[in-house]
Amino acid sequence: MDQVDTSFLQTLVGYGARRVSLAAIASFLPRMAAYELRPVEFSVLSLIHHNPGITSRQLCSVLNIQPPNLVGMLQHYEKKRGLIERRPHPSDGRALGLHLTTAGRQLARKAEHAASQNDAQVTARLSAAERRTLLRLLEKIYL
Amino acid sequence: MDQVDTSFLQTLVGYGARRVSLAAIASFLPRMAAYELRPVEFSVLSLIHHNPGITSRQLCSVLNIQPPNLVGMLQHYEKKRGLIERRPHPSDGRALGLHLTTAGRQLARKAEHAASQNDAQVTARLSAAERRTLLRLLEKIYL
DNA sequence: TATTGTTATACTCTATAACTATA
DNA sequence: TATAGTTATAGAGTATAACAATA
Repeated sequence: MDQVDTSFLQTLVGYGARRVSLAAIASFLPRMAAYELRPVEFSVLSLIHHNPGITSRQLCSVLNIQPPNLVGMLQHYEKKRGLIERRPHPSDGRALGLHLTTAGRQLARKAEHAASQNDAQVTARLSAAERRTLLRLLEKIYL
Repeated sequence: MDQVDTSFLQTLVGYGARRVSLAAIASFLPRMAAYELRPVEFSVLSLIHHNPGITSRQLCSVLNIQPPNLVGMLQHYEKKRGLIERRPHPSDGRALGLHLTTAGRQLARKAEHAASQNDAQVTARLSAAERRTLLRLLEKIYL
């Protein structure tokens, strides 16, 4: 037994998506270490970047994460790294609107560029047309 | 702010693959709870099913998991659930060949059927041709 | 000297329960 | 009463270091 038969698992989209996700994360981690951003942290920063004033509840809803797991991250970004500001929400006194500072915007831009480069590297075996098709088919499932 | 702009993240295959993977796992868990199999456990059982005599080292290599994380799982399958047997490896005295028992084979067959049904449900919005294309493009990345 | 399987352990990620302030 | 944000905590899941037996 030297060759392993994985043909059944290969018939499952869930298996393929998981393998690709793990491969993407494996190359994402060292590349984004320079920005001290892990996958979920990057997603949060990018969403605040493109949605100034977004609330933590909205972030949780969009990214399917639990509110308690966001608290420490946001506090760290605000107090230790000076990347975000939390301002009172204009219409809801309970909520806080999230905004990037100038430093946060600069980091978000660089990090998004690096993330795009990483994704291009992960999908290097695909043609441009194949990559577009893959993005579209994945969205059709999760969106 | 009621609509959240996720257009940047949607340009990343890594993001899409992660979202699809999480969606697949979310429906996998309750469905496979009847068989007491979580995703990695199912992959291990299915690989032993289709590769009788496979070693734990090979499983780790194929599934990208660490040996220590397999030990408890295999012991549980052997001693508590009677799903697998470990026999001396024919040519390597250090290794053990993994085999399914009759009960293990029956469970593997049922679990694989359920996993296929789950995957069909997760990809229900895709046509048969789209699903084949998606499987092929994912393999092109991770294989 | 390298590898298989194992033990013990630590770290990361994610989930649940309960609280406060406001709606 | 319901929701936003928070705290404390528990549980998965995964990773590292070191060991005995065999190659």
